[in-house]
Amino acid sequence: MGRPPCCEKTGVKKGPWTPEEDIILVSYIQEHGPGNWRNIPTNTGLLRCSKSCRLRWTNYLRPGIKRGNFTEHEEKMIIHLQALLGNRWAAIASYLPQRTDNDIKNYWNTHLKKKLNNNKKVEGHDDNQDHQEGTSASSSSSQSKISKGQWERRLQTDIHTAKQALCDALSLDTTPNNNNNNNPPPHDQDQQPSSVQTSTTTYASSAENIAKLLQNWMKNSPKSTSSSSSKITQMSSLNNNLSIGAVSSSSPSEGTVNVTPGQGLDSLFSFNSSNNSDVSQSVSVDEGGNFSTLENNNNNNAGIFQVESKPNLPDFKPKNGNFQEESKQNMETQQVPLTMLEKWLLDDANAQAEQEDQLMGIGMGMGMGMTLAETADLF
DNA sequence: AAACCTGTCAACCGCCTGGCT
DNA sequence: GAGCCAGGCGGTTGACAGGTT
Repeated sequence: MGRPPCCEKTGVKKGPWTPEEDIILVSYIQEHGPGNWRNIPTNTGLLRCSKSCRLRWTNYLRPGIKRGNFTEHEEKMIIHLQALLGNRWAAIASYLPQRTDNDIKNYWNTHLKKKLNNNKKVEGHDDNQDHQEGTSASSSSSQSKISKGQWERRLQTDIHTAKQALCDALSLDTTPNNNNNNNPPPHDQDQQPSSVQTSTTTYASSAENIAKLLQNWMKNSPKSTSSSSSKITQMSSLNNNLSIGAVSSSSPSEGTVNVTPGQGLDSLFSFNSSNNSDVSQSVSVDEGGNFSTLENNNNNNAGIFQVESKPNLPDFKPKNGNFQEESKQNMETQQVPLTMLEKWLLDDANAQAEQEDQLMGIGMGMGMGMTLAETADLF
């Protein structure tokens, strides 16, 4: 009974990915671009399910992924988008540049849910919490008990409440808490130099992830290398294709590290060996594919690189160009809706009357069969 | 020091959707 | 239109790390 597995159970490896596997996957995707996941295990020799490959890529290896602590802004965005969209993590992720749906989901489940529950306890019972907490399913089940008119009105109220809260959240970012500046759009935050970002936010590009993994792998390599010399040979050949980048420390005393693409892994390791210093470095990837540190501060986050990655990493551009196109598309889909959302919110603050009309339109749209999510997509 | 508890997050599972034949 | 398939999504699990007793 049930659906057959997406791939043969036998001979499929499960569990955490090794750096070797990561490299093989990245190299293959660099060559062929993402997609055709089903072919990847057979073409690369990876003993992984195609889904596993896709997940590993989208959640971890894909360039431009931001990892580490969520900013206050992101947190509020998640809370309010969750109120708007329910547990549609992929949709929510589309509004949060460089965050994966899995990351957001995990963050919600581990941090925000708890936080909201605590707030709920403090504030006592709050009707709005039904919307904050409820998934679209739960709210729809309660909605099914009320008349359509009530449902629409309640939906409008929900949207209005969420909008208001989201507007508040966004405006928070423009308060002195944010150090700067001229009401930067939230998505611009990721484009700010690290010097204006909160020091607690740690960024990591996929290259950095891989580099870190490679470093760990090297530490443990005596075991793994001896057991898999063929893999090493394979990796060595991959080495020439894998353009994660190599490092030439142009001015170590200033903490500046420039990374030149395509020089192989050895240099990459030396790059990471600089982690041993007490200097925490922010690394950016410029449009020419060069890495460079953005900032050198004296906190003691030894071994942690704060990386600002920019979306179009030429290093990872596949020969067929799909990847760059995808990155571009990602940025478009990530930024444009966000900008529109903000614009909508800001307009909202200035034009309450128009907003009512808009909401009525939304409500009517809903009444005409649009889902809440579809309506949200209009934003 | 050891056992236990708790939090985090990468990865898996199974269902759903949309495209193709 | 039906069936198949690949990819996408959300819920859940389990390994691991760190904290507490």
